[in-house]
Amino acid sequence: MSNLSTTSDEILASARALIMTGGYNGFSYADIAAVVGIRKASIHHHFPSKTDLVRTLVMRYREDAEAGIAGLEQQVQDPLALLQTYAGHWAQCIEDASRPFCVCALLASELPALPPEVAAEVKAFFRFASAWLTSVMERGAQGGSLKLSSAPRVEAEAFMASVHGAMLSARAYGTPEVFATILAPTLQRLTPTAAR
Amino acid sequence: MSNLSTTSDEILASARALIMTGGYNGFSYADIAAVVGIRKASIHHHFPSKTDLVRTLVMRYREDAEAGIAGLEQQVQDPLALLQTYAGHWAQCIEDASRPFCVCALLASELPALPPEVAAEVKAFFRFASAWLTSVMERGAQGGSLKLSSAPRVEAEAFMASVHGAMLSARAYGTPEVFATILAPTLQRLTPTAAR
DNA sequence: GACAGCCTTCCTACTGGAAGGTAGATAGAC
DNA sequence: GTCTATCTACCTTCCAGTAGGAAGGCTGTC
Repeated sequence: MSNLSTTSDEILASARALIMTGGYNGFSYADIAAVVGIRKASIHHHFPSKTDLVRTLVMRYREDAEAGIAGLEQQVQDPLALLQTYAGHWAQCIEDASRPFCVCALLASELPALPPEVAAEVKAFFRFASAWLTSVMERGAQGGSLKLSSAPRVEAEAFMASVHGAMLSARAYGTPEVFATILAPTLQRLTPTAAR
Repeated sequence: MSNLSTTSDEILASARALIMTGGYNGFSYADIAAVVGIRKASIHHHFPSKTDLVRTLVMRYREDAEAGIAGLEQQVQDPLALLQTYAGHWAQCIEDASRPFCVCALLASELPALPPEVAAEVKAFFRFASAWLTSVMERGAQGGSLKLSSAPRVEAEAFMASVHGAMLSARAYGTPEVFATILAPTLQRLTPTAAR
């Protein structure tokens, strides 16, 4: 955790990029080797099997998300602002990078075909995201910062589903703006002052 | 369109089932051969390449959807009821079959890694679904059967995104009920008489 | 009615390449 | 001298796709 970019980090980074474009079965060790600039066999030194690689990738992805959200919680207190920042993060990812997609959302669609260890990590990510969003909804409902029309848990799941579905649509249409277009009314609906 | 189940129909059916579990790269001709009970080479007789197979599969999928919706429109007039039936269709699919997922939603997540011909068909499906949902929203807004808080087009996209995201969540959690749980408030929000 | 040709469907057998993974050697760092 | 990271070279398995032929059905024509 000292060096800026160790080889294994580079492997993980390029694997993530490749997964984001084509999913678990959409990339090979040869693809990574070509990007990183080492040989296939060298990747096996860092990650004995493809399952190992993707499992640690998703694990790391979740840990990063947890850390990022913990940091966000310290900067932003207002629940509505938290949701806006969350949506904004994805909107930015989708517009910035060339092939942006939540790794776990993409892997979730392939769940039944994934190695069990990887599938378990993906499920854990969903549980984490859902738990956090639920806590945000609860705080918003209590403090009056959010206007919920259902139970916090249900609102959280619906919000997450909107984000994932909007990602899919942005990819299908090839127009990143559609993500913000879909999320805007979703966020407005949760805003208390806005009249309906 | 006469015989109940020709071999090519069986090939398409098993390919669809396989795609629904693992996506485009998650199945092979050998997998289909094992299910249908013929040899790999015989599949190439019906569909020269994998691209041909999946392209016709998606094309057929869209045609079936178009026909199904045309039939639905004749039975049901009320826009809200149309949306409920649409959501109910997917809820039933998810609870009935073992591995249920909208083929096109799944393929959309792999879009950048798909053969261009297949990608074009998937995009066409999204455009069709979006256009139909938009028309439903427009009719609902005009007739007072739906209460929209945004433009019909935006509501349609948001609705579709919710459906796709809810599918993903149902798969991730392994609990089909979560689909209905997410869709219920979405539909209620569009219902005019229900107070908020 | 019988034979001839053709078309459809499926087969066996194969190809070249890519997949994930292994064995063993080399070179540098501590 | 051992440990780490990388290499070359190789293995096995699987992949999509091809070549060529066998079996059966349909449709002519005599």
